[in-house]
Amino acid sequence: MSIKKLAAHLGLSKSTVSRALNGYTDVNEQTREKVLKAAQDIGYKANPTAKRLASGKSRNIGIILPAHSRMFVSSAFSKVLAAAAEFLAKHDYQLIVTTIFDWQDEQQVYFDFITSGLVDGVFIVRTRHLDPRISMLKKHQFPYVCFGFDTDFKNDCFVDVDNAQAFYDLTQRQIKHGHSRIAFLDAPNELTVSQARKQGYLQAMHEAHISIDPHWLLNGELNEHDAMKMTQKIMLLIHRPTCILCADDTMALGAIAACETLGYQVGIDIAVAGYGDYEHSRYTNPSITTVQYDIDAVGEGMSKLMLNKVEGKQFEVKNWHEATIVIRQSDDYFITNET
Amino acid sequence: MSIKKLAAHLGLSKSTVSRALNGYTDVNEQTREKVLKAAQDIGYKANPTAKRLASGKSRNIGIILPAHSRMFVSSAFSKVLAAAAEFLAKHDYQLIVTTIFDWQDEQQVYFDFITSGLVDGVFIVRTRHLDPRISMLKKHQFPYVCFGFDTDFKNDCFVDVDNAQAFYDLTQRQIKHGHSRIAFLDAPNELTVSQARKQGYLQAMHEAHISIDPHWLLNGELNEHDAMKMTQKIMLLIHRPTCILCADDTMALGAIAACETLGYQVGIDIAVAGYGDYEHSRYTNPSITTVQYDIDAVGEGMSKLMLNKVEGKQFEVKNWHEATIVIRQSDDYFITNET
DNA sequence: TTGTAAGCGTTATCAC
DNA sequence: GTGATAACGCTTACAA
Repeated sequence: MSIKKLAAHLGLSKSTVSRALNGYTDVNEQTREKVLKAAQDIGYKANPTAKRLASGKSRNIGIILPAHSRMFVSSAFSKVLAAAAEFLAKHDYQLIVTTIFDWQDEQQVYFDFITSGLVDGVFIVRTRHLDPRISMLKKHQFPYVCFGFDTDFKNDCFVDVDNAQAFYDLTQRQIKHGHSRIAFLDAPNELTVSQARKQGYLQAMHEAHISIDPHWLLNGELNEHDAMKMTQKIMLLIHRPTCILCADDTMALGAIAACETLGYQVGIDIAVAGYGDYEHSRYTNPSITTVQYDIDAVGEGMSKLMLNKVEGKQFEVKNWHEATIVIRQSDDYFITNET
Repeated sequence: MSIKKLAAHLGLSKSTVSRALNGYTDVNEQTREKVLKAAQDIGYKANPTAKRLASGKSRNIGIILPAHSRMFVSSAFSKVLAAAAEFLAKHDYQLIVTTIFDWQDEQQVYFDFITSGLVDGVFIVRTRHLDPRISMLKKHQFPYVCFGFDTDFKNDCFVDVDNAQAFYDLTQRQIKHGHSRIAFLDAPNELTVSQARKQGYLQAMHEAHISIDPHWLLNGELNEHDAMKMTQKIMLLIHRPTCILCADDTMALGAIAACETLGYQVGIDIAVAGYGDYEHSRYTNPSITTVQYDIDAVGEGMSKLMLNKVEGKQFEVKNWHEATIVIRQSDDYFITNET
């Protein structure tokens, strides 16, 4: 009864009040001022649910995170999300995070989400090759923006870090420092980032004419535990690596722990590097050589693309963000050894 | 037009269809089955926005997280949240996470949130003493549940870990191992958890008749950087501590890094302990002695209390959760030294 | 057991 | 410029 009450209070009709409040031009300026003032005084606030039902717009952007994956807790990713949310907030949009569990059907959850009217668009993370979520979104013509490129993407729907380049650089760095037995603990194969990272690694190895022992190329979840298991495996090989590249810094932490358990001194007996420049990486012992990128720019980019879609804005956005290596102690020895 | 369409399709009225769909008893079972089947076939899905407007209920529970604090990324806390969300999901409620930024007015953001109709209740975290958010929630009689106790709380509105006990135990442990110069890096004073933790620490010290150097009691944000700064400060004192207790494991990580930078060997020259059993704590070198609690139980407890409030459920919930010490290497020496 | 009709608080399309 | 009035898609008395 709220706008009605306000209208009654002012001796105006609901429609006039609505128009005044929503900045339409066909309203007498004095009327508008009166309405605005009264709304202020009376503490009137439009009911978003009603607005949503009437207008079909929610001014919410959603994201669905797997509750039990580390995505929900990865500090780097949370920062991306915070940056995205901040940009949205400045344009009077809200980011809504919701969760999905292992026991739920992904397609169903996404479908329910986009048909709920709760959000005007969704962010997709952990992009997979030929991602079924994206097929569905496309089919229903629902606005989406991905963090993570796939081969058939247009520039208006994704931002990504140049993972291939990052791991090309990282691998090349290790090769330069004398390594040839370089292992790579990659993320799950289904993720597009995994493909990109592996490709960068392979290319650098190939260009240096170093053959790769397939035992050194493993996939696992982005967490310490999986990395530990994988590291134990490869470090017990007779022909074991002298360097381990990890798909992110949590894996690096696990790899380092595994190496130390086995009696290796990381940074001296073996080099380890990660990706993402997670918060812990500069504080651990040894601190972790990693790859960083402009987190805020990525987050903002996602939101800009989203607003381009849902509001017809024309923000320019950079799809690809370069990554740069941050040198720390976990592969320190090989630097010092150099010259 | 959807329920209308479905009704027309079935030759029934909207109300009957609605009742059938929503499990009311005054519906012929055969009719209900027909409706359910038709809904399935036709792919009918009720529009949540319309439902919300009509019923005044959203089946959403909200939480507002400070986007730039570590709360958003603390792995332990995210797990609590995931557990809470999972329990809610099983009762057909959704958890909605949204963000607040430094430049926003907290009262306003909370007010907008609870009056938006988006959520039926809110979770409050980082509870502060005499928290203004809670005053407002109370005033508007909006359902809330806190993670973190304050002195005037009733049992129906909070769950908490027994922080006082945890830090009493932790401090006592260090005293038993011969420490008397025990520093405590606490979280910001305004948080109720900080008070509780400090109280436990003080009590243990007091009971052991150990006087406390006020320089050893510092407050800072729950992150590595603040902890590092504080640690540097206290370790440069002439009368410096032999043990540092930290309000959480990120602080412990920072404290350890600072000690090592200053040339101390953590676990041998100095003991460090944290709180929360964060993911990294078992993988760092040295691994971190910490305090753990039943994360899932806490999360579930929050959701149970919430459903008691918004749905009139009668779940029994345990308000206080005990914490237990997890012994690792960061204060290892003093254990071995014992017997 | 089912149908009718009045909301829920807005926006939007008309006339005026 | 302003005001009726009909949507939006559903719930819920109340009547039948």
